[in-house]
Amino acid sequence: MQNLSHDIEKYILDLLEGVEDNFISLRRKELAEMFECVPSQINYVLRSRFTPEQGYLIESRRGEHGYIKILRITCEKTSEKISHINEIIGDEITFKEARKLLAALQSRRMITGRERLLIEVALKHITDSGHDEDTEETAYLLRNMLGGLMGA
Amino acid sequence: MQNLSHDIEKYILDLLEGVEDNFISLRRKELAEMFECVPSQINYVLRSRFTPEQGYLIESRRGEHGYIKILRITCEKTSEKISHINEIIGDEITFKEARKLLAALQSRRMITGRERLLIEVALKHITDSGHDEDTEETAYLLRNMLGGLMGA
DNA sequence: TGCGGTTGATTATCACTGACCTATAAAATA
DNA sequence: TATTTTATAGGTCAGTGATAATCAACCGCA
Repeated sequence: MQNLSHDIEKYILDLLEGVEDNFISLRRKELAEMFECVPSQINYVLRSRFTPEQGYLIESRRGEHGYIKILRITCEKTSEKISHINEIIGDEITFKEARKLLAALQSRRMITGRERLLIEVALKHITDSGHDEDTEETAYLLRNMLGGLMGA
Repeated sequence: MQNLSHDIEKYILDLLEGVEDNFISLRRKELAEMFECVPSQINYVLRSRFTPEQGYLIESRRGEHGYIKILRITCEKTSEKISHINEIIGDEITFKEARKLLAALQSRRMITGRERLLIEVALKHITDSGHDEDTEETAYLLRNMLGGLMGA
C-alpha cells in the first residue's frame, strides 16, 4: 500500500490497459466514492500524473451526466527511446542542434513531418522571444514535447 | 445512453453526414417533438455544439414556414483554413479556449491526437512560465503552429 | 521542514425548462 | 388593393439542480 494518489493512478492505468481506443470515461464522483475520498482528490491525481507532458489529455464536462475523459496518446512502452532522446538533448541544446535531432527522428519515422514542424515552430518561438538563445529552456520544452509523444 | 443534448447532436450530425451540400434544414418544433423536449432545448444544443468555432453556421427564420438551417463549414483551400482559424483565435485566446478549439479540430480530423498534444504542451509551457496568463502570446504561438500545419 | 498528499468550502459550468418575446405569412377585413 | 388580424413559427433569458474545477489550508513523512 503506497498512498491514495498512487492507487488511483494505478486504477486509471489499469483501465486504460484494457481498452482498444486509448481513452476511458469515468465519473469523478463515482471514482471518489470508490476510493472513499473527496472528489477533488481525483483532480489532484490527474493534474500530477496525467499531464500532456506525460502523454495524456483530459476532457471533461460538468453538470448532469458529467464525466472525465482520459486520452492516452501513445501506448507503446518506449522508455528506452525516451531516455536515449533525453540523453541526446541534455540540459541544454541550441535551436540548430534541435533541428538536426528532429530531422533524424523524422527519418527514423519516429515523428511525422507535421509533428516536426510543430516542434520547430514552438522552439523558434522561444528563441525569438528572448534576447539571447535560451538553450536551457529549449532543452526543457523539447524534452517535454518529445516525451509526450513517446509516452513517458 | 448519454443525454438528451448528445442524442440531438448525434441526430443532426447523422443528417449532415447523409447530404451532399453540407447543410440541412429542419423544424425546431418537429425536432423537439421527436425528442420529446421543449423547443428551446434545440437552441441550447445548437448554441453549445454547432458554433462557428466548431465549424458550423446557423441560419433560421421565424413565423410560418419557419426553419433552422445548419451549415457545416468546409475549407477547401489552405488559405481559407488558415484565415478561418485565425479568425477564431483572434488576437488573444486563453489556454482553456485554445484547448476547446484543439479538441474541435481533432474531431474534425484536421489535426491528430499527437499534434494536439504537442500544441498543448507548447501552450502550457507559455502559461506556466509567466505569472499571469499571456493570452496574446498564446494566440500568437497557436496561430503560428496551426498556420504551419494547415499549410503543410 | 519542504513538498507531495489530502481535505472541504467555494466557484464555475452544463443540461434542461418554461415564461415571455419577436418575426413571418396567410387570412380576414376595410 | 391596402391594412389589420391571426396563427404559427423560432429566439431569449433567467432559474434550478447536478456535476466538476479551483483554491487555500492542513497533514505527514523523508
